[in-house]
Amino acid sequence: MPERLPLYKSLANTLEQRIYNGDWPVGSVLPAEADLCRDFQSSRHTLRHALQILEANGLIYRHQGAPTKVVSRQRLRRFTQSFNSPIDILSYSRDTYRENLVEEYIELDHALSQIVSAPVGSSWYHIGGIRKRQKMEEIIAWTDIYILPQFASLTKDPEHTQVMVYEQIEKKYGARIERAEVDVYAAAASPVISKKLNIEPNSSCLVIIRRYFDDQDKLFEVTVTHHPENKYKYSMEFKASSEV
Amino acid sequence: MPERLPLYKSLANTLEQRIYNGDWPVGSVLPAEADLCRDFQSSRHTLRHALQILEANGLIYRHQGAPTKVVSRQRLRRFTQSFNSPIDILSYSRDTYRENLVEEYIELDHALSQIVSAPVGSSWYHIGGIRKRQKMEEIIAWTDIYILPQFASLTKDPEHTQVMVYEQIEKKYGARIERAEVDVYAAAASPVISKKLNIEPNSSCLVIIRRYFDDQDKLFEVTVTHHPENKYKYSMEFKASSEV
DNA sequence: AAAAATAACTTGTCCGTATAACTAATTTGA
DNA sequence: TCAAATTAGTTATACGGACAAGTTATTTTT
Repeated sequence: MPERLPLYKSLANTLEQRIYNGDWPVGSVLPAEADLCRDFQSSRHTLRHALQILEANGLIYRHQGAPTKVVSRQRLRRFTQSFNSPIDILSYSRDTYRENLVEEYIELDHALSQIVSAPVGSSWYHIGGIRKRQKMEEIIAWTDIYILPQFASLTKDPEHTQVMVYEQIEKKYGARIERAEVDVYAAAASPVISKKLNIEPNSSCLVIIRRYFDDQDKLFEVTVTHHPENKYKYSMEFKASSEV
Repeated sequence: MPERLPLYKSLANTLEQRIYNGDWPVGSVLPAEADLCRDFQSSRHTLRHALQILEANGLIYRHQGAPTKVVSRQRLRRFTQSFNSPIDILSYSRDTYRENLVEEYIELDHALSQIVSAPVGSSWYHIGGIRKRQKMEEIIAWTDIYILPQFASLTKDPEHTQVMVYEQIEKKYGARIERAEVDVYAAAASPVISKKLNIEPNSSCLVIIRRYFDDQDKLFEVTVTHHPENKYKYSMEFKASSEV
């Protein structure tokens, strides 16, 4: 197919190529839009459409009043993974549920402080429980949830175990998750964990730690899950992001 | 600050609100641009700028010739993780290097077929080796790399072990990674693996499988890494993506 | 010499118009 | 009745102009 390219795309390609060639090195500025229009015999409108594409691809930086700067020689290929909600970060299927076994106020000792990533001695409300597959007795994980003490009351909600804790905090207290950290590693099951998961001591576990931060970047929930080997697999998919 | 909003942004907000209110339910189509221009007393140009924002936020779908469809009632809060290259997906620090110990043509048996996610009997070139931290003798991982047989020659390149395999394939053969799958799970070290990693048999391993697909969605490289426990932690950070 | 005001320049917003390209429904023809 | 051609409707592309708003260099003032 011939497939004639629209002028604005053609312009964008040309500009990208010339930036790549070094006609306008990184750090320098592009000619004014008026000049480019003259050079390329296009309307300002069309040219700006092309510039918008370059900007979206991270090649240039535009700011009202100042000349357009070249900030990158080539388009970065970004691999992105998107989730609509943090539940997908752990991607439990919906047919699982949680069963609380422990609820207590605690102060972090040294070991827990490392895991939770909060100061030794700070106060948290701890919920411990197992996650099972619906209708089966198969244990998928032991879960430790640490939340700020002021959120402790949400465990009184009868539907509490059906819904992810972060969702309840969002709904009841309005704390929005702005950022999340996820650590994944393998570890041998401690005696305590192996008993709870009903597995051999020292057998392998997949440990996943999630830390949730609000819009003030304040840590307000940490969950630690221990998965017995072969019971759980953490899968992700990444795509090279499409151009604009 | 008063901060008068530009008309196109104001329009975008209004349209978003009305979609949220259900004035135009999901699945229905928006009035034609000409009609909206009349209703909102704006130029077509400005209106289209607003529609472009809605489209970028995933609220509407636009296609030449057809009316604009409403595809979502509200802007999704997306949690995104971005990488500039697949190397970051595994986030090895740059001070590590690979040491090849095995190179061979193989045909997948049943077990490998499951791992590689390719048909039993299909031909691959297998590179096995260990990854160490530079200057130290600490073993970080055992790596099995499976590539299509036609890429086998790249191991002859002297710099081969310094550069990630996918980069070499990209450079020499032009196959671009368009998509990647990542599986993470814990498993006990098999006798073979434990010997290679110099660890106790049946101790815990973090297993990470990466599958790379090109733009025709054809699988062309699979890497399987076994990390001894406590030697490696897979960390990620997710942010609620900012609006456009 | 330093600060303030001005001017020149650049990008952002907004309007108008015209034509092309595409879609979907309608009409026409076999 | 079905398929092809036509037509109406819609979005995409592209031109033009005008003014606003922000930045930067220059000039003026103190």
